[in-house]
Amino acid sequence: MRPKLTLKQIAKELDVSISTVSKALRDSSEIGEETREKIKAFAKFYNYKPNNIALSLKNRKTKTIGIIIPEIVHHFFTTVISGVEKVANEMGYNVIICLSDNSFDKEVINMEMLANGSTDGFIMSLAKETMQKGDYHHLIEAISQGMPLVLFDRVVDQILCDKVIIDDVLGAQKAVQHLVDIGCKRIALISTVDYVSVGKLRTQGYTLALEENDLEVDEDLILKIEEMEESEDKIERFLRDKEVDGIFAVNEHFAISAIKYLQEHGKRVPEDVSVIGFTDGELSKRFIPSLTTVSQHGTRMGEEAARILIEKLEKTPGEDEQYRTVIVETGLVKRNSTKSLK
Amino acid sequence: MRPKLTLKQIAKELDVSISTVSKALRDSSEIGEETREKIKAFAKFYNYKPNNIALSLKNRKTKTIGIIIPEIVHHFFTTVISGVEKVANEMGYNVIICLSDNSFDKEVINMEMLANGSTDGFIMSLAKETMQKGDYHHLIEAISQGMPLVLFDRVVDQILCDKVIIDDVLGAQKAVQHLVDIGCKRIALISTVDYVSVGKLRTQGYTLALEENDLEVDEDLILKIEEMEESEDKIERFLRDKEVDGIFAVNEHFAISAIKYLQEHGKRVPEDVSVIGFTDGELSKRFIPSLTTVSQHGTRMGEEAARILIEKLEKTPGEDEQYRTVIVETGLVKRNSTKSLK
DNA sequence: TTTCAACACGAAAACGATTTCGTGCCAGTA
DNA sequence: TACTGGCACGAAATCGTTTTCGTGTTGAAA
Repeated sequence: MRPKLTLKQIAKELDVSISTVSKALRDSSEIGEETREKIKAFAKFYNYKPNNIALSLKNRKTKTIGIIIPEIVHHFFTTVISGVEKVANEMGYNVIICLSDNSFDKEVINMEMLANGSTDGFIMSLAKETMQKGDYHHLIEAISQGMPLVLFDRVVDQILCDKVIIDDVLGAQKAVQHLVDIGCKRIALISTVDYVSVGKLRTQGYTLALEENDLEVDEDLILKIEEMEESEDKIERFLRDKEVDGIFAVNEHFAISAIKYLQEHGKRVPEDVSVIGFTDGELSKRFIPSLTTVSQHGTRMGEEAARILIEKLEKTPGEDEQYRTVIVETGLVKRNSTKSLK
Repeated sequence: MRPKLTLKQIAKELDVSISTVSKALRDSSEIGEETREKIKAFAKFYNYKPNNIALSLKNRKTKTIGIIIPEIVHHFFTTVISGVEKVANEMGYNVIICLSDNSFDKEVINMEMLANGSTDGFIMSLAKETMQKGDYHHLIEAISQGMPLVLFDRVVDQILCDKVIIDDVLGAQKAVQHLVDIGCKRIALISTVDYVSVGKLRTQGYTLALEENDLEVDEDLILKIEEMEESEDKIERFLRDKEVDGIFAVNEHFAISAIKYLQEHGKRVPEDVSVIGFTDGELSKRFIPSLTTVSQHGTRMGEEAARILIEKLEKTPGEDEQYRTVIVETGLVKRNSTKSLK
């Protein structure tokens, strides 16, 4: 086992001082050409690379950014991560990922861990539990310590920081409008509970679209689901006695559960009922019928978030504390779970 | 903006030396009770937390482990990550993730970055390009520097290190055996090219199962796919003029493409053709018909890999250089894409 | 011959923590 | 009185860098 080479060892080996080695490697004109070349040749030969930890300590920056997300086994989040990774890498940053598991405590612990010098800034999407509690002291703490924070997707108004979101209201509205356009009259909504911001906003979009088309908003046609696990049951019970010709669901899973139930009970999709989901994942693409969805462009969100964060990190601090909220446009990907426009 | 508290500041504030503060916070008996309590109270009040970077430098360990995987937008890898995360967190480790994008160069760069002090060890699955080139100098380099390495899934015999794999041969064999058991006679294989180890091994399993049942191995019934993008085309062309009653595919996507083609051409699954995939993802579960698959237990692989790595990290180095290869059992999850046993 | 700049390099501080080794003081003992 | 031994604390080294500020040598100008 050959341990890593350090400046000190090079210095001893070549019988010069540590400072000389450091300067030579950084091409300082202070060092004579001969010595400089000798040192550089030696370092190259033995593949010297400066120790990141020492550099981080010295420079007080780690060149790594921390991502904290509720879960990773979720297509949307992985696309965001790959977006972040991409621009982070291009800019010479590393990415360190922590999962909150949708637990408030884990989110706090992870954040405190990373805040103690491990990262220069954060990109986060909040845990469900955090939003429910409304306790954001850890975010405030980090910001007040001068760590830039970019929230995405699951954001919260009370926190002043940069944000990358999609226009959930508009996305939902466009989806429901499309259902109206293809002739649906009784459109159901399958959403999550309101304290998850996206649930609330997408519900707003749904309502808005109906109102704009002078359709009545019937509370009976709205289902709010709390736990992923109970979703299939709830959706079955919900659809059992309803006559609907359109369904807007706030994610792929709800949409597919609905389709399954419908098909098992003699309804055809899209002939009898048109269904639209939210978030464009593998499932939507390959399900039969393939799903019409609102696409969230996770990769773009990740790229955007990383760009904003790094920009903040590289700017001299103090000046111009402006926070931006970037809205990434949603698209409606039309596939086979909706009738085509007449 | 209030910058982070350091030992030095506490020392100045309380008019004691830095060493005293450090010792007091670590409950050293060297420090008088009164002083100790005073310091601890102060630190607690201002929420002092030691700087990770400084600790890393001092202790020469970072308490973080690096994961390098080919891609993250892939259900199997995310389950592995969440497994690693879980046990890493329990043991007080952080996880830093890098993506190689299946590129050899990116893999090398990422690895060198992380090896310069950022992590204590690696958990990796090799990039396709790396396996193709057969160039593993970066792995050897890391190992020779004393960084433990655990390979999983896409591993390679030439490298001496711990490994976590599934028994691809057996998994495939069991799958094909099941097809035989339910009465299939002409079983096709849709696989990836051989230099990806899993492609080769699963092909072996396929062959083995056929031979054991005295069925002929017909090269005409074997398709090897190089690029994900061309898979649908290739599968369609492959199936066009074939009479098969069973298909074993080495991943979900190939399986589903096959089913799609069959259904569009008047065959029923599973009545006319039974299909089995490999890797149990969201898609398999929710596709209609839901897919019978060989489940890889990614979470368990991640947990296992993390456990092995951390064990290595916490053992005093030098002694007992034994490398293990853990084989995680596969399971056959029977769903609706295969006929049931008579 | 003296003086001074330029050159080439080294010493030391700093980043934030831990730890070893002193050291000053006081009480107790011979 | 002189010595010993705790006690409570501080100084300094250390981890691996970078960077500021010397400092000794040389050659040229005065």
